[in-house]
Amino acid sequence: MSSKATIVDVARECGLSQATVARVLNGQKEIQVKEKTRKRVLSAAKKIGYERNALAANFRRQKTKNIAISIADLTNPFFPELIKGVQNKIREYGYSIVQLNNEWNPKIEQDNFKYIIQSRLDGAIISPSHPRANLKILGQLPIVLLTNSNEFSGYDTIANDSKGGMILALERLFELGHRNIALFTGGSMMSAGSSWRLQTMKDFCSNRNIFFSEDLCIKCDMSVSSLESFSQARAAMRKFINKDTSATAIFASNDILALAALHVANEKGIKVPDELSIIGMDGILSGEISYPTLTTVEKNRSQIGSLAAKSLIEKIETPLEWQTKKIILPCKLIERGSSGPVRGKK
Amino acid sequence: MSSKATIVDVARECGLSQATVARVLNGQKEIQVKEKTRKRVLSAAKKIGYERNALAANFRRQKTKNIAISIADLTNPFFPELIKGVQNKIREYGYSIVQLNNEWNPKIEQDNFKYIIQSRLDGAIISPSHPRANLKILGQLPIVLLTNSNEFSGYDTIANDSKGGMILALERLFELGHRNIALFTGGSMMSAGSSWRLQTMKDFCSNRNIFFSEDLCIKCDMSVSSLESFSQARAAMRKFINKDTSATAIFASNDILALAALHVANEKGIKVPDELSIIGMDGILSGEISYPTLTTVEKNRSQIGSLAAKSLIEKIETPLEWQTKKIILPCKLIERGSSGPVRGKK
DNA sequence: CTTGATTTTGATAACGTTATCATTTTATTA
DNA sequence: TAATAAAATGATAACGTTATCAAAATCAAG
Repeated sequence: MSSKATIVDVARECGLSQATVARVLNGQKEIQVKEKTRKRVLSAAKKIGYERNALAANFRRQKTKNIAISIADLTNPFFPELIKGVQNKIREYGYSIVQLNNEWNPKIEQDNFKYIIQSRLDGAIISPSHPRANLKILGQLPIVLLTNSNEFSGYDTIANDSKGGMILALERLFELGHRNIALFTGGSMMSAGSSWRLQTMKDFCSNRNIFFSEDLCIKCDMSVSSLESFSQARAAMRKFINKDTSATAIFASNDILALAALHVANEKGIKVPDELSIIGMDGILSGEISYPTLTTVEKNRSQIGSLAAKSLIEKIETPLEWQTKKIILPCKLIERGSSGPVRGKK
Repeated sequence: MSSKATIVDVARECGLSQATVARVLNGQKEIQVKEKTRKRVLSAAKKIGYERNALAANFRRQKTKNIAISIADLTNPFFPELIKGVQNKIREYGYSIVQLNNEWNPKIEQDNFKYIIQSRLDGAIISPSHPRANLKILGQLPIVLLTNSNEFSGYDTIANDSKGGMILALERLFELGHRNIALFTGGSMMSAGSSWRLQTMKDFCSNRNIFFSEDLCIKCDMSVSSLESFSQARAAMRKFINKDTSATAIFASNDILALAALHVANEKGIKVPDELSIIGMDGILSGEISYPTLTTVEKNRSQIGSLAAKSLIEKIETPLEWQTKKIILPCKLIERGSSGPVRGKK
């Protein structure tokens, strides 16, 4: 059984002390050891098939070189790319990822936090399942939060500037001549979510002196599953279309909603973008391959991941300074096929 | 610093031996300990804020209760759901997931395998990056492979019955009256991939006495990125449409290709499904929210994940029997808006 | 070649848990 | 109540590495 050879066996094999062997096999690069002995050790190790026992090393050092990523739901298209960003960054530093999902369940989330502590992971990147997620069990562990909620003062956070992104979209629609813009939003569990959007909309319209009323606000229940959201959103959109004919554009607070709107428009024979412009938010793949393709406000994903990873590793490896860092990344408007200048309605 | 209290501290606090404390705090349920002492230990532990040091326990046992999931690319929509399936299953058994991506790079994959061994993970679920992936470094480690390639004899494997699924789609198209069916496929790195599909197509058509020629075969380069594939696929589809007008249906070997076909059809004003039926394969979200919605052969994801997890944990916990298990799950045809009976062409 | 500085190697004690065996306490039976 | 069995607890040695300090070997300079 090759994987049972230890450092002691290697030492015996090459007639050097266990300490020297350790220096060669697991020590940092800077450590001093003669080239000749290094070779002796290496060949002995190879001969008896030594594989480092990271379990023992981790235990001794009380470090794991593992970090946790705690998220709600891996099937949310936001996260895989984010994780990829994290992964690419931390590989450079020799860390690995332990992936924890909580299915939006705060109980599971707490269990996961407990697991992080007990496993002595070196740090964590956490997307809180809700704005009041209880982080105190994590104690002094280096963490970076993926949120722009201001509930988490005292923690490092990093997130997209959703509000700024929304304004980008609205400004562009205004520029294209739209004066009746509907807001399509869902009352998510982050109930704060829809309210700031409504407020942003109101502010925008009053600043530009254009009309807005709650009648131009399409609301629908948001579910945890994208698919259910989509179907709820279509129902809401159908209802809206039947009632209102003044809107020439719709800003949707995420791409699923926008695609639902697009779907219904196609269904009803409403030409997009000639009769109706639609802008979504997120930048999911489905929006790139819909017909027409979806104009959207793209949120950062892999960049957020790599920034979070970088921040976290800095915190882990230089725990000196205790400056809380709040990063907000700008969103980017990606103009594709679903938006255009105002034209006549049918 | 609460997380530094050890079992010895708890023992001192409650005046019991370290062994007894260990039995209460980390021992299996079946172990005998009086209710009164259990309470003494528990309250002492709580009082001084003991948190189990899993690092030490793992080291002592040479078990981690962690399993690896090695995949190529997390952003491939196939994997998140699969991982979710794994996760839900292993949570029951108290295991966690270490997530390893290799970006289709065999070198990184090998590094990941080495990491698995050195970290003494208890097992691994592996989606090989290519049909000749080198697994020998993993030695006797319990593993389950996500593939139906027959290159891996001697290993447990689990995968979808892609061929059976393809036949399901073709049969349905035949039933709907289609007699000119095109095959849309991509020459992926698994170069075996497209050839069995072509063969299956030929066999099917000759069995039913319907026409098929290589002209009815749309090929395009497949990239690792879904988006690039999509754009390549559209180009191929446009070329095909301009040349061939006989096909009344297209079977695409994945949903991205199918959606590209759908996109081009929309673009050219070809009515789907009235003038052209399209069936894809995979069951990705984009297909559920496209217009029209995409008929597809759905591959199992979360079920594969949970089956793989179950298999693996059985192997880990009862290493007695050495029966290689090969599981092939049937695919399911999901009929949505992009397929229908043959009608006249424009 | 001697001395002192510097580099390289060696001996050994942790790290905190679990596992093994020994011992004590409690329960059971005659 | 004594004798025995069973249950509960205690003492202690691992596990394989890293870290610390001590010893030896090598080098530099006079």
